[in-house]
Amino acid sequence: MRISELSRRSGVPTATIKFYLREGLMPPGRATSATQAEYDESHLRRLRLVRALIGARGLSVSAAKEIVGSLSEVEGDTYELLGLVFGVWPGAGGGTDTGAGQGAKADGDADSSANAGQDAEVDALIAELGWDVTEFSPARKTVTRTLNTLRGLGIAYDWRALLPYARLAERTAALDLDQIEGPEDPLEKAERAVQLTFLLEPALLALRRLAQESEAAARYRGPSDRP
Amino acid sequence: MRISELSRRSGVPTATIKFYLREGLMPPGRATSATQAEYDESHLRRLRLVRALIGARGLSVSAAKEIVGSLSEVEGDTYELLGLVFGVWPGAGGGTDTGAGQGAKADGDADSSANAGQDAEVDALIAELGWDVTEFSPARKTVTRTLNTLRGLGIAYDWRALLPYARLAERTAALDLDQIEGPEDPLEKAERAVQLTFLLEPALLALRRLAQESEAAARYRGPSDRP
DNA sequence: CTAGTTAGAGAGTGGCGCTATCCATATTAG
DNA sequence: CTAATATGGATAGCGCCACTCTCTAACTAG
Repeated sequence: MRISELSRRSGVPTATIKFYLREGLMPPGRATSATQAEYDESHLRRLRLVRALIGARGLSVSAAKEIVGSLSEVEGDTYELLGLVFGVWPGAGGGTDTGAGQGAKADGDADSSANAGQDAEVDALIAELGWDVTEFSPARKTVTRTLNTLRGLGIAYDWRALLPYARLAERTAALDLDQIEGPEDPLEKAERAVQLTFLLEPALLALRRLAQESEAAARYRGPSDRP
Repeated sequence: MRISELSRRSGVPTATIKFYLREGLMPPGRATSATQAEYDESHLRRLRLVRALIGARGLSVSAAKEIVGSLSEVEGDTYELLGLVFGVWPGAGGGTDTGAGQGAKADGDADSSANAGQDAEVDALIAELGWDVTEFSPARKTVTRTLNTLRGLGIAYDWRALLPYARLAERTAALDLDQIEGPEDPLEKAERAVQLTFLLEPALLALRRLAQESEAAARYRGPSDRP
């Protein structure tokens, strides 16, 4: 199909598709001449995925590029492939503030790009859980940052408070992995993993919110509020 | 204290503090004259909270405003207060795409601002769980939208697939509520609820990612990959 | 008195996600 | 075969957002 049909079938303007092609969010079509290219169903699927990541999940274009990029680097077996997918962190490299307050003692540490053992708390948490993760996972830094942020707000919070959450995350992850058991093809598995990992996130947070509301009703609702 | 000290103690430029004041993210200081105002510790705490919501959590200024606004509307008891906090949804009103594809049958429904019974799937889910939530919770629409997005990608997905996730969300929410048991004052409870609800979100997603990685290693790692 | 600070308001800035325009070539309707 | 339309590629522009700068008039510390 040509670009106009791709546009019609996806609901995305051609100008935007061209933009995504330029940005590398989609592979170029098969060129049939200097000013003509042919697209197929895989382009349509990719386009819909990109739109879902950017629109529904709210990722930035560059984050979406990283994610779909991991899908294109497929070479190894299922484990490597999933490692690639799960290792992508949307906003990696964007540490905003560490909670700078009154104690302005900036220690100039040896800022290596890989984790060199700072994140000590996360290391302890992971060790306690017995998890098997690489030291390069960007998600480590996210946990560290959250802990620092909470403490910057004056809350006494250490990794132990996250332990029960982590146990539930473990079971959530098991559910996720169950759902990619279906396809045999590693590539399909990876695509399914991307969809479930990223697109389910808003729903999981929404479910937490609804559950909080329900739990608050159970704990704090006075008799006068009952219907 | 005056604005410069507020700036020094928080690390936020005065221009930005003025901007937040203009946008209503912080209450104005107590004016001592036409060009002078006095701020106190509560302003500092609010400022740090706003920064954490915008910086660490990545919320927009208007979303942050809604959230801290819920803290200011405090009048009722703990239940009402928590209902206010848990009822806020960061990006409410921003439904991006519903997964428009080939089947372009736009039914012009009576778009009422409150939920008028569409979200049937979420209703079923909530009923099955026995949750006690109002029909106005914006989180409902988020779940509906996620379901639609996944189906728009060609995945067969209905509310039943979310059931086990919801059960885990229930337990996560119980952990959240446990942690706001501390303070007696409803206002402090509410502030703690905001902190835990919103600032923990990135960490919870990061823990899921780490757990996925670990679970994938357990399930798919071949013998050759072992250290 | 003077130098510095402050509240308040408006304009300006840089980044981002598109969107519009242009041009040389291709395709296609008649 | 010609003319209208579509395409790929490139560049420039637009609208929004989160600040950031500038300015004025009033205050305050020394």
